[in-house]
Amino acid sequence: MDRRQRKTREAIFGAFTALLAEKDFEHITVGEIIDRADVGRATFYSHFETKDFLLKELCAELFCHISDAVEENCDHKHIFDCVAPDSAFLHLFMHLQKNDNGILELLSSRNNGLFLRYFKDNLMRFAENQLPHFISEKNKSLPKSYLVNHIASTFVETVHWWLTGGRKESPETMTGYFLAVL
Amino acid sequence: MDRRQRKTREAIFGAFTALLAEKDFEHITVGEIIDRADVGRATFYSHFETKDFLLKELCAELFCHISDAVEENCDHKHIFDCVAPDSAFLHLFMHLQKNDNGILELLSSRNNGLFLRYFKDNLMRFAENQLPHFISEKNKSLPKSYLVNHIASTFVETVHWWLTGGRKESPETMTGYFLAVL
DNA sequence: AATAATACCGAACAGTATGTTCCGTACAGA
DNA sequence: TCTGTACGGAACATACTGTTCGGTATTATT
Repeated sequence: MDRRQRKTREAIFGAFTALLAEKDFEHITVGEIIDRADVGRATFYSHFETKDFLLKELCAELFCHISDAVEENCDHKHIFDCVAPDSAFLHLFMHLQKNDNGILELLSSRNNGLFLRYFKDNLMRFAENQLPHFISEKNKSLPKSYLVNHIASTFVETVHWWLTGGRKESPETMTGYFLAVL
Repeated sequence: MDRRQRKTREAIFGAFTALLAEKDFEHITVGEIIDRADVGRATFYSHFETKDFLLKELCAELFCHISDAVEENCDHKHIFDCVAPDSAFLHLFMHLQKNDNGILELLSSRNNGLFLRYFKDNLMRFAENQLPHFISEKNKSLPKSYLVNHIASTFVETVHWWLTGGRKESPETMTGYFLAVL
């Protein structure tokens, strides 16, 4: 990729991220983004079709980065395929704790609805692989898709509660909470 | 309240509701609303400060209406204060099933993110009253606010799953699912 | 080093949405 | 009947979007 392209792309992502920490996504204008990124208007639109696509790509990068990092921590195993749930989700919490890329600012900002939604979408396939670990006598007759949805959304809601509460608990504690209610 | 005010208010709500069933909230313009409601532009803005406030007031009316109806069904008892959880949540599902005010169209449209959020906010205080019914050996040491949040969001996610799946299950079945995972 | 390709800027552009203001009309409640 | 006020219609300034253009600087290619 052309170095110029990479630079402007990063400048736009940076400006956009900073703005997201300040105000609602809906109230951010392209004008503000290009001002802060110091980039021409036409340049912006040559990179991103609309503001929504910019958000989508940002989310994709962030969550993709999380997945990669979690898998690395786990000796290149496909963590969500084979590892026990406490370990898998603990690593997710730990990576969030590290707060790379300022992902926590985004998840806890006023825009958290948007991000948590993307977060959940990305978690669904993980939850699917984790499903066998959560089957019990009580829920084994329930539809699989309902259980998968429940696992993913419970994790997202747990993260959300953690963030809005100021992230006082350790990743270990949060993993404990999460597993206790499932 | 002046009959004229009431009429235009209802006309706007009606037009807005119909539009919400067709497209995203963000892509609905004030122009479209007042066209369909057959109302002057200035009139709209004398009723609602912005489009966001219109949404807020619509949600408030709908959820207020649900709460009232559920309480009536229950012989004017404060259902969420005193009734067993299966009964309380069953009544909620049944009222949703009846689909008054087209609330289901709103909850299942592309706008569901917004509405489910309001829905959850309204459920939080109910979940608080229901909390004692959900305390178990396993979760009794967890923070109360975490459990309340978990109950409310699990219910919302259950409704969401129900809606996106086409509402094929009966309210009794859904209540069963909901209680099984808690 | 010379060349071709292309990413960029900046400015301008039409199109559309917002929220406000005005005055004349029609309806409500007393 | 009378007074207040909600309404309609239209115009308005302002702001944001997404596109277009010609000129410049940087990149990759040879």
